[in-house]
Amino acid sequence: MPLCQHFSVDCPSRKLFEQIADKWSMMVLTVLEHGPVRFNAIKRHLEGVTQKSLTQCLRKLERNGLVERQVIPASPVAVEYGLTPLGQSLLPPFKALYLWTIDNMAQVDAARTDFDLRQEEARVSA
Amino acid sequence: MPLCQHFSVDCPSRKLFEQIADKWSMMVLTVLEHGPVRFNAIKRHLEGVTQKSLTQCLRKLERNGLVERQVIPASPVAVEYGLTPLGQSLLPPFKALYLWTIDNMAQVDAARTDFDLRQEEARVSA
DNA sequence: CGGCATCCTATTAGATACTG
DNA sequence: CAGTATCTAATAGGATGCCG
Repeated sequence: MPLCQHFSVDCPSRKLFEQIADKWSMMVLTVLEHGPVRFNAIKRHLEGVTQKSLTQCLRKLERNGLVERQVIPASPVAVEYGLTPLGQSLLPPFKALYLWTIDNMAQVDAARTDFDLRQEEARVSA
Repeated sequence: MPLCQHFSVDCPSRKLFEQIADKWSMMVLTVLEHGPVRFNAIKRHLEGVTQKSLTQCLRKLERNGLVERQVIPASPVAVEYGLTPLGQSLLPPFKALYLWTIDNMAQVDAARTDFDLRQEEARVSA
């Protein structure tokens, strides 16, 4: 199947891409792979995320039906986030992407170094 | 292979995710699938992108070695962007993700409507 | 045509304090 | 513990004009 060649603002796959392709969503879904995890536990997995950003991210994932929020009435209250079947179904494509990053990390790093070097050369000669 | 379970800021796959998982990169790479495309042609494919954002995006892709920039000396000058072999290698995982969006669009939409409805109910009863 | 520089605004993210 | 609310800082994005 060919990919979409014109990404209008109404292109449905574009809209969906925008929902899942942000800074934290992929990582959150990955953390939940093996079962429900509590809020602060997720937070500990994602170095650098603020509680606010994580809350927003989880709300969005919940709204899109990828993640399920379950409140466990206790004192203090516990909240667990788990993948829905829909969220589970997103893991295989994510893993494909993950494997790509592993396989090609070195090449990307090399390209980066090379690019920065050429930039520096251009800057000096100017 | 299990996915990374702790995404430190130094996690290499995290760093790579951040480079490719932004608003325009996926779409740009997709547009270049069948061969080099000129700047304004890419722009026409991506409704809503400004020239500034597109330039930034292309620079990043170039720096990461996914895209190649070729200046064709003419008057006025022409610039073509094409996929490198590395960029090509990213298309299959992207397609997997694309197929997922096609397959699950309806479910996501339904989940969204449902979520918004429940939110509205909660708001009213409060 | 394909940019870059500038300015300005809008959106996002971070820090902090507070609550059930 | 798992948030919400508020304020501020940083960053991204848009508009415009100029240049090779």
